[in-house]
Amino acid sequence: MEDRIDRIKKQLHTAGYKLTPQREATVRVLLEHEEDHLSAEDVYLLVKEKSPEIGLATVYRTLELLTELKIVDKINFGDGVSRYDLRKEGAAHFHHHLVCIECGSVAEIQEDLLEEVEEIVERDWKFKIKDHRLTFHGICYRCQQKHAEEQNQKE
Amino acid sequence: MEDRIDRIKKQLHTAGYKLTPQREATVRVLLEHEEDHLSAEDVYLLVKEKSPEIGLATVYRTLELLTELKIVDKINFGDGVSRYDLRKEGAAHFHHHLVCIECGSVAEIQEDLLEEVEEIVERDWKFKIKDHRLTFHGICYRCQQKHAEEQNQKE
DNA sequence: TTATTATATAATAATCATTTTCGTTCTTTT
DNA sequence: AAAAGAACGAAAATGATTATTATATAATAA
Repeated sequence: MEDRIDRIKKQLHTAGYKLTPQREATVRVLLEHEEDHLSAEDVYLLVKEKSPEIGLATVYRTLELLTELKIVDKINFGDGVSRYDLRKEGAAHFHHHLVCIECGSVAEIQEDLLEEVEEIVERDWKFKIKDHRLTFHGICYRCQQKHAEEQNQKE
Repeated sequence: MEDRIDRIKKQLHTAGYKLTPQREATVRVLLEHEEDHLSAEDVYLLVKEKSPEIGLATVYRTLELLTELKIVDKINFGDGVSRYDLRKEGAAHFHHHLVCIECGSVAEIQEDLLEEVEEIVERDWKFKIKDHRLTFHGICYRCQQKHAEEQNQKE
């Protein structure tokens, strides 16, 4: 945890920014919720628990800064709010998501899986790929199970 | 064009809705701009040219309805506005996009390209895929050429 | 150490896309 | 024709995000 923050501190310094207490508090919240997909408001409320004097605008500014530096990724699942994900260290590319259209759960896929597809796109469309966003919409395992149970009860 | 509208009319009827003049005008605009990625505001302004009495809320309502019926797809490129794409007839899946991070142009890829990836995801994550969103961020051919020219001039 | 400058902040107001409300109109049903 | 329902336009409301402004903090120069 601490060493992770140290490295982020260095990244900020390299880019000419400082790790202020507010920024550190924000990063800590993101680290403690790596599995979740927090909105700016979510982050704000969580940071506020530890540092009540922080302002919402500061959280927005910090998240924007971290996004610029590619420390976090900004995602949009179409529900009207942007969500922020800490990028896995060493990850060159953005990870993928599985969004369940029934329960709304969001799972992550760290594997790349797109190497071949990207080769084809770069070749056939002469497009130099820098990053990607891939989200699958469907039904998660848990919800599939629920359906199976319901079927069994009917029979 | 007309037969396309007829089929959309049928789709609406099947779902218990009517193709009102406002809805038809909106669909026509979408048909006439299939290549573009119009925002609700864009659609509104274009519909207004032909049907000046239409209201913005109606356009929003219509686009939402068409999205529900999977006649159009709602996309979000992260610029703060939702964009609406008429879904290609017979297309089971949402098409992909190439967004140029320099000039902002958006190209479409109709090919699926994800069959294999989806097989892997369904098998390994036990996730039943219903649809997908894939966007590549990078540099389009035109912008790459510009860079090459600049390089040549320096030499 | 003090003065100067730049940077970051909190609080608030402003903005912009989208949604809701509400009174009206147009259809369909009775 | 009356009643009920769907769809509409205009305007108000909402909610996420951004800009403003005055204040504080840190970095640097004197």
